[in-house]
Amino acid sequence: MTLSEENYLKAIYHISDVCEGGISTNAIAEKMNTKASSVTDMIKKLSEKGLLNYKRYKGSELTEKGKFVAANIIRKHRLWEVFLVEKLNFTWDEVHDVAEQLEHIKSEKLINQLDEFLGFPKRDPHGDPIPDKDGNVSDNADVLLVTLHENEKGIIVGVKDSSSSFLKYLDKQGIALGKKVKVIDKEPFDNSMKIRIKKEEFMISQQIANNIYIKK
Amino acid sequence: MTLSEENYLKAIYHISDVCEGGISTNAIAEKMNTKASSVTDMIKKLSEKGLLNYKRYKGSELTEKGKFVAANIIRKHRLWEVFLVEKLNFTWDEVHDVAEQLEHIKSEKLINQLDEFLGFPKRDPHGDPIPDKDGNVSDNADVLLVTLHENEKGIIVGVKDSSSSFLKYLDKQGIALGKKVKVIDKEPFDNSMKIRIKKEEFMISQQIANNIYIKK
DNA sequence: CTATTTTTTTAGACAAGACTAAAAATTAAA
DNA sequence: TTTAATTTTTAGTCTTGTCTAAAAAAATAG
Ligand SMILES: [Mn+2]
Ligand SMILES: [Mn+2]
Ligand SMILES: [Mn+2]
Ligand SMILES: [Mn+2]
Repeated sequence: MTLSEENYLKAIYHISDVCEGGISTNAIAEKMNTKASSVTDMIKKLSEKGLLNYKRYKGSELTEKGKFVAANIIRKHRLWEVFLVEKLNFTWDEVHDVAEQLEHIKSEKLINQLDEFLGFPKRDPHGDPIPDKDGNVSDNADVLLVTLHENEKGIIVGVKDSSSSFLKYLDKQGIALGKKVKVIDKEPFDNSMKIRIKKEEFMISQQIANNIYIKK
Repeated sequence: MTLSEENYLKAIYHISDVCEGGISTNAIAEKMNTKASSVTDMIKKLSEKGLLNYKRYKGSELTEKGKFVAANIIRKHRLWEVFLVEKLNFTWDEVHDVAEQLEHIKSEKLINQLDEFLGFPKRDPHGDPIPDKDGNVSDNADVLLVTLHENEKGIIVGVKDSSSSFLKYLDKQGIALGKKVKVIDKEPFDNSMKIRIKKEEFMISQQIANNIYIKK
C-alpha cells in the first residue's frame, strides 16, 4: 500500500458513508482535490488489487478487503488524534493535519500498543467512533442538532465538520462534547435556532446546527 | 523536503561523523543501498537547495543548513525511539524501523511536545545523544569497549550497532546500558576479551567489543 | 610518465502519480 | 428521439527518484 493508495481508499470509504451505491469518479476527484483522469488511473489499480469493484463508466465500490484496509487507516488516524489531545496537549482543532501523516505509519504493534496506552478509547476528539482491529465501527444512532425540535434536549457527542475554524468557533461559544443542550426556539425562516447550554442562551445558524451530533 | 531528500541528508550526516572531509558518492550510495548514479542526481539537487556543497568529482559536504536539517531528523528519530520503549513497551531492538518512518512526520509542535512528554531525555534507548531544537549534539567522550586494557573498568553507555540481532545478543548475555563492566583478560591473537558484569565473567569477540560504548 | 583500474558522471529508460486536451459514453433536454 | 450537456475515459506529457550502460575524470601501478 502506497501513501496515495491509502488516501484514495480512505476517501472512497468516507464518501460511501454518505452516498449509496457506486461512487462516481468525480466525487472521488473532488474529495481528493485531484482530477478525474487521475482518479480513473488509480481506481484501475485498486481494482486490480482487489480493493474495489469497478466497471468502466459505472463507478466504484469498495470490496470487503478494501473496507477493512480503509477502516484500519481511519482507526490509526483517530487513535493518533486522541494521543495528540490527551497526551501532548494539542487542541481539537490542531490534530487533523498531523494525524493525516501519522495514519500512514506501518506497524501493527505500534497501533495496538498505542490503543492500550490510551485506554482503548471509543471515540476521537471530534466524537467520531474508532474502528476496532477487525475494522468494525460502532454505528452510532446519533442525530444532527438541526433535526431537534423546540424544547427537545440532548447531549453533544460529535461534530461533522472537523475544520479548525469550526472547532475554534465552538470553543469560543462554549460548545463542547459532553455538554447538555436544549432547543429553546427555532426560526423556520432560516432554520437558525436558539439553544441553551449551562443556563446560557444564544443563537446558532443552521450551518452550525447541521454540523453537531446529538445523543437524545 | 521530500522523504528521499531527508534520508540522503541523514545518511551523509552520519557518514560525516566517522569520515573527515568531503563524502564520496560511493560511500553515500552504499549507506543508502542505492547506485552511485542515483546519488549524483540527488546531491546535485541538495546542492542547489543549499543543503550541501558539491563540486563534480570532489565529493559532498553538508552546509550548516544541511547539518541543521539532518540533526533535526535524527532528533525526531531518537525521541520516537524513546517514546516507543518508555511508553509503548517496545524492546530496544524493535524500535528502529518504526522510528525510520516516524522521523519524517512534519510538525514542530508535535516533536517539542513529545520531548516534554518524555521528560526531555538526553539519550535514546541505544545510548545515542538526542540533538536539541537547535541541532546541537552533546559530543560524548565515550570510548569503545575494545579500547579498554586489562583491569580497566567503565560503565556501558551506548551501542554502535543498533541492529536487532546485535541487541538481542546483548539482552541474552545480560549486557545493558548502565551496567558496570571490568576487563578481566585480553587475548592479543584475536582481540577477544573476558569481561565481568555483576560478578559474572564471560568471553566476547572483538566484533562485540567494537560495538559497545563505555564511559570510563 | 604512460597504462590500467577505480570512481564518478552522463545519457537514456522506467514506474508512480499527477496534469491537459481530446475522445467516448452516459444523461438530460428539447 | 434526436440534440446538447455532462461525466468518464484515453492519449500523451511531466516530475521524482530509481536503474543500466557507457563515457569521462581521477587515482594507482609499472
Ligand atoms: Mn481528523
Ligand atoms: Mn477526528
Ligand atoms: Mn534507530
Ligand atoms: Mn537509536
